[in-house]
Amino acid sequence: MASRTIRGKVQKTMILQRAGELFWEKGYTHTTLRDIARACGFDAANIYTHFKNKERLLYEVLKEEMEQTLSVARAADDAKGSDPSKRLESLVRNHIELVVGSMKTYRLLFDSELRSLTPAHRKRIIGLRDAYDGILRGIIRSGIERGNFKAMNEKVIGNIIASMIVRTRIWFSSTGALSSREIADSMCRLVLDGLRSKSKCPAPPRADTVNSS
Amino acid sequence: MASRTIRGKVQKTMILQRAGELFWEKGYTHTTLRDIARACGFDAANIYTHFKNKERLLYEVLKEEMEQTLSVARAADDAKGSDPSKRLESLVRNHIELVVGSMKTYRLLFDSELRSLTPAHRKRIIGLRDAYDGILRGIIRSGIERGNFKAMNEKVIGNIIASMIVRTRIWFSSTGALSSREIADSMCRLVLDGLRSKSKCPAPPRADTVNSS
Amino acid sequence: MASRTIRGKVQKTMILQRAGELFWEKGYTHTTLRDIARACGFDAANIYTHFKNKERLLYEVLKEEMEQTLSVARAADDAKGSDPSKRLESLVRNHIELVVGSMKTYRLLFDSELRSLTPAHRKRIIGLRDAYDGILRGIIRSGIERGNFKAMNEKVIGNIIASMIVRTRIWFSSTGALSSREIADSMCRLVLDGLRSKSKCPAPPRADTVNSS
Amino acid sequence: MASRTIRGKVQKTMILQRAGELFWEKGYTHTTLRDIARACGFDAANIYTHFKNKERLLYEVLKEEMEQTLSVARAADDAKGSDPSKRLESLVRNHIELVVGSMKTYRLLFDSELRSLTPAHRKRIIGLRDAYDGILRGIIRSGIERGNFKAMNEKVIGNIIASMIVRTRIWFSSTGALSSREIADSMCRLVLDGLRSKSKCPAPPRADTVNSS
DNA sequence: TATGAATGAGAATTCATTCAT
DNA sequence: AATGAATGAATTCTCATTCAT
Repeated sequence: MASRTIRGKVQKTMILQRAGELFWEKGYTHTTLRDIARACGFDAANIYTHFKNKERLLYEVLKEEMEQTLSVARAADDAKGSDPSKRLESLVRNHIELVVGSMKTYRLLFDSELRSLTPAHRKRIIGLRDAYDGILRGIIRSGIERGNFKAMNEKVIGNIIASMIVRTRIWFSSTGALSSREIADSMCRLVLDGLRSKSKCPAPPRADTVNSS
Repeated sequence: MASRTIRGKVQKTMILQRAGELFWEKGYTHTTLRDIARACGFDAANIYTHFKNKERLLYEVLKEEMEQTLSVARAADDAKGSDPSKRLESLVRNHIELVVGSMKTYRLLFDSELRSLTPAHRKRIIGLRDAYDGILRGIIRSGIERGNFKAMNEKVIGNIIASMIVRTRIWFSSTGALSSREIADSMCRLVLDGLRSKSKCPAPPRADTVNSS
Repeated sequence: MASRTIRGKVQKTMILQRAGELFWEKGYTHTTLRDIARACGFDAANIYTHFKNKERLLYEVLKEEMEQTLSVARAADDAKGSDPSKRLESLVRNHIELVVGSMKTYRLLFDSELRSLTPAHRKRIIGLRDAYDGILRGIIRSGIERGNFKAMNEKVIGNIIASMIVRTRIWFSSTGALSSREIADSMCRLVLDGLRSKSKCPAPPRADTVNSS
Repeated sequence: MASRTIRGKVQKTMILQRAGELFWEKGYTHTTLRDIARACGFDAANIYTHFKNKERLLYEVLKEEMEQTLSVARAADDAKGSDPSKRLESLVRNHIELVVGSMKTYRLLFDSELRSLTPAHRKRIIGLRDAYDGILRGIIRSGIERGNFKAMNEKVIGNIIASMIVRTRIWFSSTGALSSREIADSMCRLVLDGLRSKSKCPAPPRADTVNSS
């Protein structure tokens, strides 16, 4: 677990990286420590020099993922004063880029393997997710308060938006020729137009009855 | 595999039902045949009287799920002549109801375990999903053609909408007090307003430039 | 086990026959009761109406086989007064015919599955084999005593001859175009010439030294 | 599969040896991996460190057996110029020695378990057997061509001789007091006298003493 | 008599993990 | 630090056999 030498740290990083790739590709359970070791070019037992066990690898992979996500969400949010629409768009674009930009995968590791973590680790990962959700909801709330967005339950809207983004992993590659930019464009248009308050959109004199069902 | 007696059919149904519940709850891989058998009150070996193997259980669970989904999507679509907005709303509401109405779970079985199927079975399940996608895209296209919806890539929009819906499973229970109706309301509002074409929404004289990037 | 009705006896015979075929083809262990039942067109459990268990099937198959073998050996031997060479030839021909004439197989059921029998059954089967061996050895001994055959260990010779015959099952079909008659011809020629005493064969003036080693 | 250390190689050899013994004794199917592991003094799972699966063990056992057999057959055949009778006798003696000299068993592993191999492995083993058959047939043919042996179908004769030899495993131990030498003596006498052409055997007026053993 | 359902006893195999070198 | 060997627990699946209808 030490990895005090330079070489040790390099090893540790490599293991984590390869483990991450394999987890996303094949799923946590279907990835064996031998798979990871083989991808690194050494013996499975060697992993235990750097990590206590397999679960720890999952934890670190998810933590890294969530921290990056949180980080780009914060960056989007940090232009505090600015227009909530701009902040929301920025968050969506950043997050989409993270999700489909670098990683090529078709697994929702987070959704499916959260339960494979120890309670303590799960709690910490959920804490990071909650922080992300908090930011997203904060932006929405702020948009509502300022009259930019319609009055809606910000938790629900936040979850819906997050779902759109993260699940891009599942269908992205299959769509083929699209760039992450194009997807983000569509998503932003849909979300921002969908959220925009009527007052900002003088719009139809006659109330639309679409939502009544 | 036989299950020709009444009792046999009851058993088969029970196994499938319990297997489904467990797969959605714990995931396919983490559910053992013993788990399923225990939930049914008999020995694991007995499952093989009714099903060839574990994969077959997954296949039947997913097939049932997809067929139901496809069925409600078709029902929504069948009011052919009617307003695309209405059809889309109907599809979203039906599907949401299916996803969170009866089932309480926190797994995206489809997303994560499609690869556990045999190629032949996977193909058939994907065929059902494609049929669903076709319906959804058809509605969107039709809305665009009629000028109700903005011109957007219908595949991307379709995937985004499907993501919103199916991933409700992940966050629904955690949100607690909300009804499936309330979620569907929010989702429909977001989507329909997001898709509505400007021409139909006389709207702001000054175009907002938020979406142009 | 009763099978008192006509239909019952027909069933029993059919099971035994099919079991025999499958045992010879696939081996005892690799043949399941379901295989046998399927070949008969009914349910596996039904076999227990006629036979106590699987081992009993093997026993009856081997008994039938050995009794037939013993029977043709006895027939060959019964021309008591006649020339030992003739009797031996007759035994070889009869046995070969039994082995490759009717049955098409490539297993030595006897050799490989004797141990799957209960001790009591094994003892009885071995008893039949011993009776066969006794006949074969008796013929050889008689030939030696009469000066027709060279003086050799009749047990060893008997085993060698039996091996030639029974193992024909293994290679017969692979040789293709040969008839059982042709094989029996070759075998008889080899054996009878090989056993014939020199005194009966005026033969070479100079002793061959081939056998000295 | 690795077995790169000295200890590993020792283990691998031990497993193969014990597996071979058990297969010959109890048959492949009736030998469990636990049996083998117990005979080696460790856990069944450990066998997988050295061998991919059970079938691989069978393959290696049969390969070793066939290679040894082929090797002694070649040795016998290599005295190319020499008398076919001498070569044949040498082959029989060498092979018998291999079959009953070292190994004490009562199974015809080859005959009964060839089908348990994968197609690829079966092919390779059969290739070795064919090579053996080729040598044996070559000797016979050569004897026929030189006029030493009667004109007979060399394939049939080859199969008959091989059957005599390999099936010695079945009855050898039961005969008790005989040595492998004595068995080989009898077999050679039978075969060589049986094959010898009449023209070459004008036959001795004085009894040859060659046959006395 | 027939047979679907049930079961218990394995069997092969996988895998995370530990140990000794 | 590295790694081959070892292990124990678990898992899917098979099969002879029994039971209830």
